Amino acid sequence: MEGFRLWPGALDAEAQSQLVQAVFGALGTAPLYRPQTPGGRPFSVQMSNLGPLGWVSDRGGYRYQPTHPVTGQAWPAIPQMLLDLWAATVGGKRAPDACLVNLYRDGAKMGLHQDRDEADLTAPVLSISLGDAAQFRIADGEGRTRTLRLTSGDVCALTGSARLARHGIDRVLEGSSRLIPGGGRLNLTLRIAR
DNA sequence: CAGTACCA
DNA sequence: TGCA
Repeated sequence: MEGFRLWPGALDAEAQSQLVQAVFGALGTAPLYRPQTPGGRPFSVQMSNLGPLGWVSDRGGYRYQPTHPVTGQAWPAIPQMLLDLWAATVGGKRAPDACLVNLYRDGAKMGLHQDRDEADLTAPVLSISLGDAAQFRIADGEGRTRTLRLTSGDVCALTGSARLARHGIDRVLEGSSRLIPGGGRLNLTLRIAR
C-alpha cells in the first residue's frame, strides 16, 4: 500500500534498551494514565506523551495540549534518539513536536482509527514498536485491511496516500519479549501536531 | 455541532 | 464539548 513504510529491525537491541530507559525515565514526571474516549469509556492502553504537545482524549474530544491532564505539568522532552530516528527515516524540514506513548498490557488493544488531529495532515507519522510483538492492521482506501506483525525494534511510517489510513492493534503477543519492565508493548508515535 | 482511537 |  502506497505510503506505508516499514523498517523491520531498525533499532538494534542496544538502541531498544536505551530508548526504553529514556522513556521510562520520562514517565517518572509524566506518569502513564488511562484516558477516556469522548463517549466516556476507558482506553485499554495506558498513555503519556513527550514533547511540546501531547495527544489527549477525554469527554471534551481529541486534541493536542502542552500539559499532562492529570498532573498539569508540561510533557518531558522528546529524547534526541527519537529526533535522530525521525530525521533518518521520514526526514523533512520539520522535527516532530509530539510523541505519544502507548503502553499495551493485559490484553490492551487499539481499534481501527485515523490519525487526523494534526494541523498538517500531510506530515508523516512515525511509529516505533518496543517489547511484545503485536498484530497491526491497516486499511486501504477501499476498506480492505491487511495484517502484519510488528516486533520490537520495528519502525513504520504513515506517509503520502497512507497518511490517513485507518489502522489499529488487534492483539499483543504477551510474553514475546522481555524488553519492557513489567512486560507488554510500548509504542511511540512521533507526529507534527502543529 | 457530528463523531471521535470506545463497544458489538 | 456545553448538545442548546
